[in-house]
Amino acid sequence: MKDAHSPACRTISSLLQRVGDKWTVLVVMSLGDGTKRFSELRREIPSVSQRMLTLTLRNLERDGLVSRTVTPTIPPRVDYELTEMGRSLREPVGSLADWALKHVDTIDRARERFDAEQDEAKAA
Amino acid sequence: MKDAHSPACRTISSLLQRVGDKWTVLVVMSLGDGTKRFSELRREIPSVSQRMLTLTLRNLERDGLVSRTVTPTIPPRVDYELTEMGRSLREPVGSLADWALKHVDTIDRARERFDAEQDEAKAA
DNA sequence: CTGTATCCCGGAAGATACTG
DNA sequence: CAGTATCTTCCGGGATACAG
Repeated sequence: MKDAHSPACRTISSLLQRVGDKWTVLVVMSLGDGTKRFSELRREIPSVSQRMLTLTLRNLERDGLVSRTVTPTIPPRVDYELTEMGRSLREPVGSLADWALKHVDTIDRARERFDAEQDEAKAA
Repeated sequence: MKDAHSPACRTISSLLQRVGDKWTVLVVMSLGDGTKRFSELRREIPSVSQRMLTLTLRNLERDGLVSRTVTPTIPPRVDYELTEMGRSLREPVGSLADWALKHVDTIDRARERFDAEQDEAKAA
């Protein structure tokens, strides 16, 4: 990873932007347990709007990370499930999650310290 | 990670949004090699604007991931370096990078296939 | 129940010019 | 060289209403 603007780094960066969007990780984690219906996902992630849940799932489906199964009953039923590739994503995301949990306190303190320094600099 | 809207998941999600922003990973990777000056970073990441590089570095500094050293000569010289915590971030990011490189082709094909299906659905 | 279609707003980020 | 300031543009995402 010597070359920060190499195709490889761009690839990684664009993937991180996808995974790092507002809802993707929450949906992937929620689907980690197994198949879920649309309405179940909404219940488990109360803060997501209908629109954004749909868009997030569509993008995941487009990338081959989630499969979508429609049962054309009335009312209709749609089940979402991680694909094999989707499940494999949980491992590296888990590594990052572990890192986050381990360092979140340190980061919070660093931020407070930085902001405090900014304030006293402004006061001067 | 049963509960998708638990504080832990929110923490992870917010970290991913930070790491997943447009420039952070490129800067962290570029600093992986060692200390770099502002102008060196600009050269290595040609697509970043001066403004966004400054903002990205400030955020990383605020989080305690990057240290900033000013040498008040004329012209001034500023060196950036990953902190210990910043270096530790490279490992989980590397895992995600490996995943990305391994699956990028599959994802690209999945997208093409999905988009093609969308088109033919629209044609009907 | 599972979407799609619109409208709208705030923040992210580019371009440009200026400063110590 | 290493920023800051300002203006503007663009897009993610929320709210709402409607549809199959």
